[in-house]
Amino acid sequence: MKDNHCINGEICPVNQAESDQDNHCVKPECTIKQALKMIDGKWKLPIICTLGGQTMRFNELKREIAGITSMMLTSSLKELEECGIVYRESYHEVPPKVEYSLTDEGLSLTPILFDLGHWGNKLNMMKDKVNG
Amino acid sequence: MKDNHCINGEICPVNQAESDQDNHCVKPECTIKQALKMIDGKWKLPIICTLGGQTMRFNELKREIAGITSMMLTSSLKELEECGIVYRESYHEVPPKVEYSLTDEGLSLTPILFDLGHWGNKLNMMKDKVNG
DNA sequence: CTGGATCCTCCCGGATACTG
DNA sequence: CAGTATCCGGGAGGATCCAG
Repeated sequence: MKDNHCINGEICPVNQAESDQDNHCVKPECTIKQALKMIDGKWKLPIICTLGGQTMRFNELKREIAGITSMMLTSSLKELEECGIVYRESYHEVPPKVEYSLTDEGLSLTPILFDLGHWGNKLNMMKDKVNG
Repeated sequence: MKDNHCINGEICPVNQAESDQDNHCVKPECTIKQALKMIDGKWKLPIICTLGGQTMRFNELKREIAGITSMMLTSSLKELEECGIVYRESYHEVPPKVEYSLTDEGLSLTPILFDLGHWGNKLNMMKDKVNG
């Protein structure tokens, strides 16, 4: 057991059985956490859901997502792009035109997220039933 | 369009089409966020994965989960219990004995989380391939 | 053994103003 | 139109000590 670079980017105590060939920890909790980190933050989910299958421009997204600032939209889009969820196409024109869309991998994430939402709803309905 | 109590517990601008019969916002991003909130925080995921199908005592969990403090274990377990993911059985003995396990709903969450982890791994392998 | 109470630190994200 | 730069407050969570 030694401290190692975990797949989720943090230091994680890991033994041989929990490591891959690069000595990265691959414990379920860490791979899941690493996936969750990609959609972490206040605005990633709204961005992903608003984009859906569409292609949208920066200000179009900003209008659709109530309350988001330019700065948060910029940084969130950049992080989503870096991890491969969002595709960014910049047309070098004046005035600037930049289009955003989900990558195939981003699209393949959405059914999993919907499962998660469905699971949460089911759990809540059970709680409501218990509480009357 | 008016501000309403969202299903995820926050105030959310919502129109009629996005509301249920109780005027709760049911936008996908909000139901998903509500589900994610249940497993939010640094320790919920380690707890869920460590528990798995087992029944474990407080200090047993504390030993298994490297780095967690009593306080974080207590509060995380309590939140997981309140939302119906964890079942808590307290035997009124001296010294105290408390056992924790996943509820059926908690167990039904794990395959979804594994899907999420698998999705993240796939995405990372694609990135590695691109970067060489 | 199973927690509770307090204090403290770090960083996410909001507000505002500015730019190619 | 599509961003950047800077400042700042609040809350999550760690450390430490205490309790039934």
